[in-house]
Amino acid sequence: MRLIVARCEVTYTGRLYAHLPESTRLLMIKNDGSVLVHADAGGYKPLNWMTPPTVSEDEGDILVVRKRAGKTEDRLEIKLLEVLSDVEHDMGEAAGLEKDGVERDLQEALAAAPETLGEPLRLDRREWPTDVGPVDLMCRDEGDGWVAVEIKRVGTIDAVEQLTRYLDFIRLDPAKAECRGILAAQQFKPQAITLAESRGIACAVVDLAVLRGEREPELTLFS
Amino acid sequence: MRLIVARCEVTYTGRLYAHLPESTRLLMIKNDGSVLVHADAGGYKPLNWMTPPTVSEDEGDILVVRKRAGKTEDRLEIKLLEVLSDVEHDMGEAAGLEKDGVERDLQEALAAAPETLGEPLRLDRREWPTDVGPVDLMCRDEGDGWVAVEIKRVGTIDAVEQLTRYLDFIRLDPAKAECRGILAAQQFKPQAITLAESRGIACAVVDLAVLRGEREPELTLFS
DNA sequence: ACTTAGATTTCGCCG
DNA sequence: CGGCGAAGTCTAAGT
Repeated sequence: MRLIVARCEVTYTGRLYAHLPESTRLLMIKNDGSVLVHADAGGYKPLNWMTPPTVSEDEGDILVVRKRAGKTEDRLEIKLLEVLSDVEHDMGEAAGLEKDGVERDLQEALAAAPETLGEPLRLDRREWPTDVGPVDLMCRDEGDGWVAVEIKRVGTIDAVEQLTRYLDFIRLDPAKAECRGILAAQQFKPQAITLAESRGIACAVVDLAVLRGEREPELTLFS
Repeated sequence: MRLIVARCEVTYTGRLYAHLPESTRLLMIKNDGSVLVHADAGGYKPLNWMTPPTVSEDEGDILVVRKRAGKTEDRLEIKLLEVLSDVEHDMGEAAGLEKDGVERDLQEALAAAPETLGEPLRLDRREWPTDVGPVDLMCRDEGDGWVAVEIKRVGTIDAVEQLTRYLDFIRLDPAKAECRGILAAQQFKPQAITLAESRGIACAVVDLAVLRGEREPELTLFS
């Protein structure tokens, strides 16, 4: 990885046009061809960047990074006015990132313990297919009634709309005309709860630690 | 900005749990409190990060970055196993980024010259409000008929759905029952054109340079 | 290669 | 502060 701290001026042309006036910034040139321009504020996001694959030309006072993007070309032009530092670091092999707690993890945990949704449910199938996409969990309740469960990290209006679309299709089958819907999420937007209730869809707050039995249940169930 | 290159191990707990095994990476600590962990590949996105406001504790071999996130706390823990470099750079004042060519710029240009959509349109209002959101441009055609224009950088199925929702509401008013729809975009997905045609919505390819009279019109208009 | 859906999405605007 | 929509969204997975 090459790290350059320099007073510079940056121009990007491609999907749009963007220009950075003269200022001191960090230029990060990664081994895979990525180029990032960072300021000393504004966290997370680079001011300008180019993702691989790229072709770079270093002409000393101007650094040009180019990339094929369909018929046109993306171009990042960095004019170096004063280089304050320019170092190279060998970082060796990259070690992978492990994540836990994304939507898929929630789905796995709920599939293993659907009863944590607040009633004695049994899992029928994960990713139960409909014409408008797969339902995350299809379950049966105590009376063998069908229950469709949609799982999100954050429960939004969109999630309610999605589950509604699924239910509309599921209920076309007379055997499932009484299918209920549960929206399970770690966090809910107030309006999503309101909309869900108005449609007879239950909202269940889930907690990954509780699901896995690592913590005491403190279940909140709306509607 | 403080730049540390180090063999390190990173753990994030907050909205999810994430762990980075031992490897050499770049730690970027910005003046505004942002902390980013970058590998030498994987462009654009940091492996781990924390956006301001944050509180940092540097205990020499362990760097802990914390952040209030509602009732819980986000925590980034960086265990430094071997520091290869640790430098500080003063970047002074940040100069702002200027962008051109985003959706808003397209809307402005089209509002100034709606006739470039392929027929003699006059602008009635920008951001014309409906119950389901604002229509980008509301225009009148030669015969004073209403024309709703939705503008996107990329014309997708979603954009057609959005304009359809608008039209459904607009046409509830008997005076606008014949309102037409035009989807304007710099680029179209084939399926979006098909769907739009099936709904009697016209698709117009627009070019910012042409709109501004900087280049010759080479208008493509799909039914 | 293209499409779809998730993301610690982030970010900005407006109410 | 919450909701909504755009983003050079990016990214990974499925087809």
